[in-house]
Amino acid sequence: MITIKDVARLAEVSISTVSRVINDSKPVSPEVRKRVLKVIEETGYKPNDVARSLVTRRSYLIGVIVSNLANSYVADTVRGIEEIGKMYGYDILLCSSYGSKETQEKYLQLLDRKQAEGLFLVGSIFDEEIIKLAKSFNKPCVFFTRDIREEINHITIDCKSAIYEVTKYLFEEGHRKIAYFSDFENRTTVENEKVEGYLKAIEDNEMEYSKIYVVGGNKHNEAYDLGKSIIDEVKDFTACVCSSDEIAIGILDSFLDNGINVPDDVSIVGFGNIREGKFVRPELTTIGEPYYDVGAVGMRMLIKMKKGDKIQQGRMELPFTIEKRKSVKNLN
Amino acid sequence: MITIKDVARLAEVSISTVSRVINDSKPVSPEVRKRVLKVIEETGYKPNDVARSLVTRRSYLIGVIVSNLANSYVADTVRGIEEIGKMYGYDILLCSSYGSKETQEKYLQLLDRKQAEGLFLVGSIFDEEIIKLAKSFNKPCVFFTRDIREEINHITIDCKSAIYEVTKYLFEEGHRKIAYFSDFENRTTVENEKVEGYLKAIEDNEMEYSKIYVVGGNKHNEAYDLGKSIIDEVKDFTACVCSSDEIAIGILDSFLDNGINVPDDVSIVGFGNIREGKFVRPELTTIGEPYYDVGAVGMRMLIKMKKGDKIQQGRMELPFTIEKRKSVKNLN
DNA sequence: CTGAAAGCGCTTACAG
DNA sequence: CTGAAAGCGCTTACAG
Repeated sequence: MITIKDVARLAEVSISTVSRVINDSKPVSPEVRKRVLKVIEETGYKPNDVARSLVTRRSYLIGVIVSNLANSYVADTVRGIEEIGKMYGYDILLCSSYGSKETQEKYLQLLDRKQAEGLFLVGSIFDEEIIKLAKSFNKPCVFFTRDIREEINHITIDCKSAIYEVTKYLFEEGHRKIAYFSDFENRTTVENEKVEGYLKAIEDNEMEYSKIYVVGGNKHNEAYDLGKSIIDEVKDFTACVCSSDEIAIGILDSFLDNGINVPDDVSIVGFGNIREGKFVRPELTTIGEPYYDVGAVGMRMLIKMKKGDKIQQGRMELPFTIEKRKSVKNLN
Repeated sequence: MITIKDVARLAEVSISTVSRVINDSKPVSPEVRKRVLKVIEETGYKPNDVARSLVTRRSYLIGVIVSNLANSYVADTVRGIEEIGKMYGYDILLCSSYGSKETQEKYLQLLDRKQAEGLFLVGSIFDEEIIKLAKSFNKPCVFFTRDIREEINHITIDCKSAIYEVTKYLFEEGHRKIAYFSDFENRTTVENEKVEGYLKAIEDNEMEYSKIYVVGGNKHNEAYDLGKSIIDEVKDFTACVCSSDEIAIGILDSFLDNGINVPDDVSIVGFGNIREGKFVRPELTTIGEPYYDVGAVGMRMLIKMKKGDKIQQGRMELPFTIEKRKSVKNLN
């Protein structure tokens, strides 16, 4: 490997001078600069960022601990984080925890030793100990989670309003009997907000029917099973608001397989705008959360924290969208 | 920050000794070890991996340049890479290029400066210059690509056999007139192999009909447009083999929207087993490539290259699967 | 504008 | 078993 020493020797200058031309940090006379540049060109010298990191105490590394990259929302969030990070010279150290607390702890320690300058935690839920540990490193730390139990910086959408609005949208489309399908397994603080949004919309619009079905989890098949088991009750309502797209699609499939037509017999809306929703028939109407932007905004937030700027602490909300597609019927 | 020096001072030993107990690299007397461990415990000292990297010349960093993490196959490959990498103490530095050659080059240089110990390039196609550059760093380098133009290490499935087998499968289900839908935009070496596989299956099974439709690209809407434009010709064949799931789903949707029933009027098979294929109706029969395993095997290959072991150079093939779902009708 | 020197936080011969 | 010293490849006061 060719080092700064070699360049200095070949260009007949001191390593200080080489450093100065590389970094443009101090004035160097044109002739000397040219000589150094020539040697760099000829030798193909490239500075060793590890050595540089050691002395500057800047790693330009950002640790990102994700639950599972296979979820498209996670991948999109990471893309947003990386995109903005790269704009500021930061690189992404990726760690997949698959939800394991032990793994998260291990990676948190690892990232600290690797001198990561900031931390992202993305997943639906994190243990309080993990949150405490993450904060204990005294580096900027941003969360993307569905369960807010501590004073943490996190980016999200206003889930309560989102469910409220989509329920109201169904009302405007003529629906008066709307059921809500809640995620039991992940009974997060955000899930509670969603339920509140649903209930508030029912109340504000003076609808007389309200019913909350509880799904065993956020998986397609669990929703499918629930859907199948309540086929007889489908006549009671004309629309379903679902806590997630996964649930919505499970319900949709179970209805379809049992002779219930969507949206003619019953309308369905989801939450999350996962990619699969565009491929189910009928295409799923859903609430869109801009995951890429969420990641990007998170990174901007982290960079501000590094600079020590005053920033909006705690929750930061981004606008959601209602993706109107084919799974809702206008009853008017 | 607390350093090895602080620990040494507090434990009243030399930093060499502290280093030895941290790394278990040389014998240390029980009493001294205990004393050092106690100080480490009390101070919460954690070694600085950057400093360690500088002297050991090991970064334990693996650079992964991907096209776009939003493609589920990319995300799955990365998961496989990371999983095995972590088993051996390696971390993943993630870089998204979105197919830009300039970006890829920039990241390749970056990864070199960061002392990455190995490189993965995942994307459907790479420019020859990028391949050359990647190989020029003299570090282990593994590709996941659909276009093989150089002597490179890469992992894939046997695409020719895969298409051959799925076409034969259609034959066995009673189909005699099978069309192939090719991806024109990405006319890669692998696409050529696929066409060969199709043609060979036609020939080996003495089918008299063969036709290759060329799609303008690998996108859903381009396939949709093509599908719509050939509605009149659908009577000519009973099954479609598609170069990718994206194409298959586009064709499927265009048929469905134009009154052609799948699989009753015509059967469709895809390639790739993307997540969306399970959500279209009818569920898509397709060829499964084990992306996670592909990534994992790639990482094992890279680790072997590091060790200097003799390894199977060049192409390495993994078994594919035929995911038999609902988009194929048995004509027998 | 330039160079010699110190130092970033570690590991590792070397000597004892 | 232990410590003093050199060195990894850089940056940055400091002096000139």
